[in-house]
Amino acid sequence: MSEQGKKTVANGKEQISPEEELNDLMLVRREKLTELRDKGIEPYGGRYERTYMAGDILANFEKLENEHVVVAGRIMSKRGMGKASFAHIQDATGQIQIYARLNDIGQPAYELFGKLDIGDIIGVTGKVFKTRMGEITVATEDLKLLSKSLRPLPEKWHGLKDVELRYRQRYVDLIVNPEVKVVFEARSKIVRAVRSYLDNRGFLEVETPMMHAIAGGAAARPFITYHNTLDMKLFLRIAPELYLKRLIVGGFEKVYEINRNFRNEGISTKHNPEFTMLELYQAYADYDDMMNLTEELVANVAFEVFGTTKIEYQGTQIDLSPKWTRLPMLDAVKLHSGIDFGVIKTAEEAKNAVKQAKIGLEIDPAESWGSILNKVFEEVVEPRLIQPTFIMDYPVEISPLAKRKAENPELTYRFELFIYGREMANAFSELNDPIDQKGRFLKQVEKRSAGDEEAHMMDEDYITALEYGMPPAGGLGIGIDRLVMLLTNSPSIRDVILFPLMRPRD
RNA sequence: GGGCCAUUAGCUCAGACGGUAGAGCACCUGACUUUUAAUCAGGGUGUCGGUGGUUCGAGUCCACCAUGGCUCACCA
Repeated sequence: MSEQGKKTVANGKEQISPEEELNDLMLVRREKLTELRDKGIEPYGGRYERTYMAGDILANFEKLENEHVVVAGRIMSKRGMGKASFAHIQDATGQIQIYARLNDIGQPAYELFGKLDIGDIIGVTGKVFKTRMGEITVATEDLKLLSKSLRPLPEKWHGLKDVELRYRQRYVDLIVNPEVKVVFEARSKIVRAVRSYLDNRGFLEVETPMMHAIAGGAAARPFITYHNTLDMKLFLRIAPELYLKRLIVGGFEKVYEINRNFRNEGISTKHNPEFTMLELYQAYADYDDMMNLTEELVANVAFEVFGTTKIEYQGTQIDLSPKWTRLPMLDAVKLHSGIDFGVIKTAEEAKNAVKQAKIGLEIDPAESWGSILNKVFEEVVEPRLIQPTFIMDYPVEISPLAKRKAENPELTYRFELFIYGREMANAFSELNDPIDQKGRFLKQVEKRSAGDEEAHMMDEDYITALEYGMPPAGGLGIGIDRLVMLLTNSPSIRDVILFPLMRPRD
């Protein structure tokens, strides 16, 4: 592609080595920069005191007509008409037109205005008026260049469409595609609403380590890093779960953390290697409480940020108003596949039943009853869960941190939330029996040594913590990026992450 | 990692059959004192993602590579 990012400027003078090429558009801007300096105009200004934002002037024209205002922003378009010119400048609130007339500002200022490029950042003092065509405009009285732009912006009409460039150069995307900003503003509001919901209910926000000696709390391949002076391998965390539960042991009864997790796995429209997770734990609660909390939290956030709990995602109406369907996994699988895992007791029977059901599913010979059940579920049920649905009671083999059901120890008090066929939340009544927990870890360790890189690691200190006694507790994890995707109608996780991971160029 | 698709000017995109690369915006020169996708007159600014190959001749055909998108696998 282009030679972007290769130019250097030192001591205000251009230092372009021979192999580096500036295209004509950029050369012209460098020349203008030199010209400005020669005239004694500093192209990179400092503090500039504004009196109004563009949006405020547009919203309060009646009050501000004929008033003097000071605005600042980036030039987004420019129309010269000889001895008068128009431009639009853009600040955080939007765009406003400015008007400059030779007679009003004099020869030197008008010449400067003429030299300005789209992309330059300027400050303007002037009087608010409405043009003949009815557009609210600032008639320039004084003009100051605040930052000279040396690169051309993308086209004013089509904006920047190349998705690769949009993600790599998000700053350009944000300048020229106003709808992108709206999504990230919404993301911020959503996260704020989540926090305020939890804060109002007595939850304490905490921060636990991102660098773990043992990557626990989830089944995933971790990123590995290294600490020099300790001479030790560290993992970027795949989940904060085990630390948060240590805090429950310690006597905090309601805690949460909203922060990044890192998983060394595939990248897709639903996966970024680093993603934001909400995890919360509540002592003396269980997974029923977590279901109530989840639906109330999500519905409240939607209402607070968007004023409604009925949303549209990619053309599908989704109703987030509580109560949501609660369906045991066994019932869901029976309903959609006809296979009744309630009467199937062994992996062997399960394999045969899957074969007979002809759902086109390949089952590995080594798979257990529980993982076969989960496979069938994912294949047959998951894609159909469009409206918010809690799927309850996951098999114990795939839920090593969840409490067993009293009436069926092969299942756990665990649920996952699905919306639009996607997993949005995962929660359970936490396993607080240290001996059972140790056994579960040992099973995971076996799987690990059998080559399963995603199996949990043994965490002795976590067992120790449980041995001190952890109150019964409910725990919940919600993928914030996916929640934001849903609420902002974004098709890709990259649309809700400002700087998604990309392979470096060159 | 597999499959499919894409990559042409700063941006958005055209380029049947292989014949020496185009448009709009942006930019440059000039005109224009309420324009607004301003207008009018002139100007094409390019390693056609890269490297090889086929061919008299490659943006176009072939191979490999790079980056990205979608999708499958894995996961949240």
